[in-house]
Amino acid sequence: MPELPEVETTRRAIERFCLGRAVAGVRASGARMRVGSRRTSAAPLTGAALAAVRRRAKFLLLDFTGGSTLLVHLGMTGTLRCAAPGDAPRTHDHLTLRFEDGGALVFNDPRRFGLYELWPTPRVEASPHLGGLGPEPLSAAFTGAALHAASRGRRIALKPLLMDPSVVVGVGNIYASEACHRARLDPRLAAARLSRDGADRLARETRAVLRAAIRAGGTTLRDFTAPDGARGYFRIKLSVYDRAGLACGRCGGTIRRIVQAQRASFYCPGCQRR
DNA sequence: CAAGATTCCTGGTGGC
DNA sequence: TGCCACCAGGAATCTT
Repeated sequence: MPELPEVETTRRAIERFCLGRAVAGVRASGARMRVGSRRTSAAPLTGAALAAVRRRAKFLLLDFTGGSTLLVHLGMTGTLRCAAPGDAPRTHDHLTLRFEDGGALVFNDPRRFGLYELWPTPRVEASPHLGGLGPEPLSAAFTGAALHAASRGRRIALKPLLMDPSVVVGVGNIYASEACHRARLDPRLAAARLSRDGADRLARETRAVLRAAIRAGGTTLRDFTAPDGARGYFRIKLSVYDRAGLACGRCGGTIRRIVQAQRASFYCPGCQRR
């Protein structure tokens, strides 16, 4: 499920519920995670306390006292949950950081497209995973001008461009479709033909939809630690994603599903222009 | 170098 | 109900 808003929601929940807590024990499934990830042991975290929870793109950086950082990516199906004392383990739990009171921070990922790696804190930024990333969409560096510049000379279509992490990070398949719709831009538009005005709108609407989703995610922080382990992040009301055949809320046109770069895209032919 | 295709996995869904 | 094909929110690694 995780795109940037879900990762940010997770970051805030961990910060709220786990910050300052000391790790009493570590348990790993030993399963191989994402191709290209290093298999590392989190055992050295035993005795360390969670000192900070940072996010870069869709990565979470959990800084511990003692100088280690746990780098986590949720992939397509990963979750980090704050388990209460006595909560039963679940299938596909891959890393469990048990706290002294019996509670735990647990990384679970059925498809194993996610990863976790332990790094010395000063060197985690130099991880191959974090190199070559573009600006954060909610930072001042992500502007219409920057997006316009990044689109020059590109033969790729607009929507896959928005999902290119060297252009801007954190925009996944759902919010890429939503941002194009909000900006009234056809996802098939050749990036090189994006106007400066279109780039301004697209940058603005990308920020807006991500912010709205983070706000919505924030309302589910309570669920994050519910005793029944309620999961499933709040889903903001989507305008086009997964709405093929339904009416566009803006113009009444019929929303279409197409495939771009092997990924589903949704758009309204009535109000999104090339 | 850019861009498209394939690949890593499990689980949910819909058709028969 | 069971079986099976197909699809899924990511990103590394190939091929073209």
